[in-house]
Amino acid sequence: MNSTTELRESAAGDECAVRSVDAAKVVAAQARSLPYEDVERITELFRLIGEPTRVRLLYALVEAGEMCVCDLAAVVDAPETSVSHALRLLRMAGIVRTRRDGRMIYYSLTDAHVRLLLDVTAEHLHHTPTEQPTSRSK
Amino acid sequence: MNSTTELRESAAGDECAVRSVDAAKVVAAQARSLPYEDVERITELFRLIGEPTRVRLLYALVEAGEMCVCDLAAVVDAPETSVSHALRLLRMAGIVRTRRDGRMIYYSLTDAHVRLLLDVTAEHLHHTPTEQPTSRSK
DNA sequence: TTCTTATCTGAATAGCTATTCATACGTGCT
DNA sequence: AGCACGTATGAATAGCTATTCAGATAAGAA
Repeated sequence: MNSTTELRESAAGDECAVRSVDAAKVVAAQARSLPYEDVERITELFRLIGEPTRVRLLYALVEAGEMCVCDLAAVVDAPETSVSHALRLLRMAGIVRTRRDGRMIYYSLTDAHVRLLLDVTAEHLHHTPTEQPTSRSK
Repeated sequence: MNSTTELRESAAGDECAVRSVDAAKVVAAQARSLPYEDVERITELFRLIGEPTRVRLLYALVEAGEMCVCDLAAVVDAPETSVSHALRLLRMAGIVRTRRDGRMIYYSLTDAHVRLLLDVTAEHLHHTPTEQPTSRSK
């Protein structure tokens, strides 16, 4: 067996035989990797939550339950237009839902998962080392 | 009590007395709202996960454990430079950590929280209605 | 109907970010 | 030492996105 090349070739006859160090692991990970559609939806969800105004809005809904746009704007201290735009994105993703009552539209969380996500994250924050510099950097 | 205005004024002497419909709820939500720093960190975490390449990388690490950059690049099918950049962001946020072994640098998840986040999300995906159009739109 | 309120929508813009290319770094081999 | 390899880094660019403004829509009140 020739030294280097041996280690750097895919074991199985997969997609395009990319160079790899631990071929078995690569193949295994590829096999278990998420379908394109799932990656899209997961990414979308996290991307949507990953913005200050929207995080605040979601927290407000978690804490106080259903609220109308103007009250939400007051809570997060942002212009109502911005809040409306933000809520629209959350609504289109199915994260929040709306209920009309006269002139007002009340927003609330669609299910408990977002709350759970935020709770897990809060937990995560309490023991995170944050920033592990490269071996190289001083 | 004069009808409209009565309902639209803040009850307590809070920050800047913004107009509100349900003043009590607004005040309560404001009181329980997250400190600026927490909002920043939560936002950052979700924002970092909310990108396709990084989602794939994290899933690969969840599934196959520790891997070097070139193998990760093979798994997610992206140029190594892109992967390196992506991993740097994740590392700086404390989401992944590195271990050097010779010329290679092995990446792994820092703790189990990310895995939990992804699991909760996967659960969420399986019963999401997605898209609730405005009452107005057809 | 007209006015006002609550919210939405679309377009424009400024700021951010993922990607790429070129290059530098650090390690092992010879 | 010199070279090759794995990875990191910085700069430049193209694409995306949050925010703002101006206007539209929907509902109640007069």
